[in-house]
Amino acid sequence: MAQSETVERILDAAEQLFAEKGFAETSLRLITSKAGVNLAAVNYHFGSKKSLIQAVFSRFLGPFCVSLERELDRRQAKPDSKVSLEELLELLVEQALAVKPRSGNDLSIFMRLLGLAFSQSQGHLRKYLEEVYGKVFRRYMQLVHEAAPRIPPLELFWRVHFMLGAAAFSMSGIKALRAMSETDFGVNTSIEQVMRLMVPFLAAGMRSETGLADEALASAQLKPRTKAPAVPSKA
Amino acid sequence: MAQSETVERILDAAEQLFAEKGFAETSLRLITSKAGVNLAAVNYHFGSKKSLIQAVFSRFLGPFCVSLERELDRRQAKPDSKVSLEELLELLVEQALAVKPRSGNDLSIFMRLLGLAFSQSQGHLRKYLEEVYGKVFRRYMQLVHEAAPRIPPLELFWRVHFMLGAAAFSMSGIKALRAMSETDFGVNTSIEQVMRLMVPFLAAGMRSETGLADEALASAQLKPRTKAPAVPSKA
DNA sequence: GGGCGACTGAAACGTATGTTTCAAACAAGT
DNA sequence: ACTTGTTTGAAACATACGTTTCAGTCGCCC
Repeated sequence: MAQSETVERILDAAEQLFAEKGFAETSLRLITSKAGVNLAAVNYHFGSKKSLIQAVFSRFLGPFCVSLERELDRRQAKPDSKVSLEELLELLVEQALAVKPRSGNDLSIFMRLLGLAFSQSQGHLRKYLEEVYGKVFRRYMQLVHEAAPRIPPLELFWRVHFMLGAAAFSMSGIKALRAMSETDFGVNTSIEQVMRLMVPFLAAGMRSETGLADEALASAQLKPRTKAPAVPSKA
Repeated sequence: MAQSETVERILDAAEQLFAEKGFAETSLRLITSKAGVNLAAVNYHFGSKKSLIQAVFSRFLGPFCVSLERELDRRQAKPDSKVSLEELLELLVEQALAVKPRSGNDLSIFMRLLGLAFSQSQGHLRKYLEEVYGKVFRRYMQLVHEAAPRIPPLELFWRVHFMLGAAAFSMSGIKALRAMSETDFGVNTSIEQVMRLMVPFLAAGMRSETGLADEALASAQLKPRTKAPAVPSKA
């Protein structure tokens, strides 16, 4: 077996096109012609377009989560060493920047795809991501909680998503935004500069005083997960 | 002439479905069947799907910008009265909440559509919004600049988009997020509560110390707009 | 009440999409 | 060299979409 270079070429093309145009707006024919492979190859290797989409995500989210988890381990190894908020944010940025050594894919593709995962309907994708990567996310949230113990957990939950939103959105429209900043200011901002701009902004937001007046909400605590996983391993 | 209630019903259905599923994923047949009108009515009244999309945006962005501008006028009327950052943010929230008295459309639809406008490719929409509402946006940016004069304009530009991103993204996935927060914390957060949570977060981010080390970027100033508008009024 | 313009209904059209089919090409094992 | 299993190529298929067409209907004005 050729270990099929075709698979990689499809993934490369799909990743780039999805990030550029979204899922529904990217046809298999466009992908395969960009990849220089036959149309049928997608359904042969992946089974369906949905599976292709999931495969695209797995390819970069897998390594990302693995190395993120390793770094979290490393930082938690030394006992009673608190991790600061800035560290946690920088960690994300570093890992995102680190995963990337593949052809022509800068950080923006990474974030853009993440944003699409939430903003396009694609119910199957959200389920898939939750199943596979939900655990790491919850662990990260726990660390954020320890780094900012004064913030009620529920507010923290939303703030993390504000962060995610700022990042995903900015990277989503990064092309248009960079063009705007170019015509309005005459200078070009690199993607990594944008990321660095984001860190103090987000860190300050995370540290801000609570906006929760409602006592019931402010005191809500994270419930232990008792429910079975959404897709039980069919024993 | 019947002043066609059909138009309103199409707009209502389209608005809701677009917000729910995105533009490409929402077919005219779905819209017309939900609206209880004939398929052909869309092309009859709007000309095309693209025009429908723009009409949906105009219907709520128009009033929103008008009342926003009026409020800006009011606050600038008193001479040398600085407007604070929090005021500017609250202003947006208030206006967004105020525009809404129409059937069944809560704030989330408003923000979700805004987010989609940036994150879905739809080049025509971005152009349209820039042409029609770019002026208000620039004016608002100017006020933000005056409210936070210590932040370099370029950084301000990006921070405003971080804000927009946080807002659009959170409202984008608000349904899924509220469900998550419900299962994780056992309490439900209303959309307006989420908005209120956002204000201190964003205000703190806006005020944070600059992350710009690069002197060239830090000193970049807003260039006067000399270019003709993208679509000249064909006199 | 007849004529006219605005609007609707049902059907068709052309095109693009995801998927399937099947024969041909290829690689490797014996 | 022949066979076997894997991968590709070109074409077809079924479906869904946006759009167009056109006959029909409704309401209004002279």
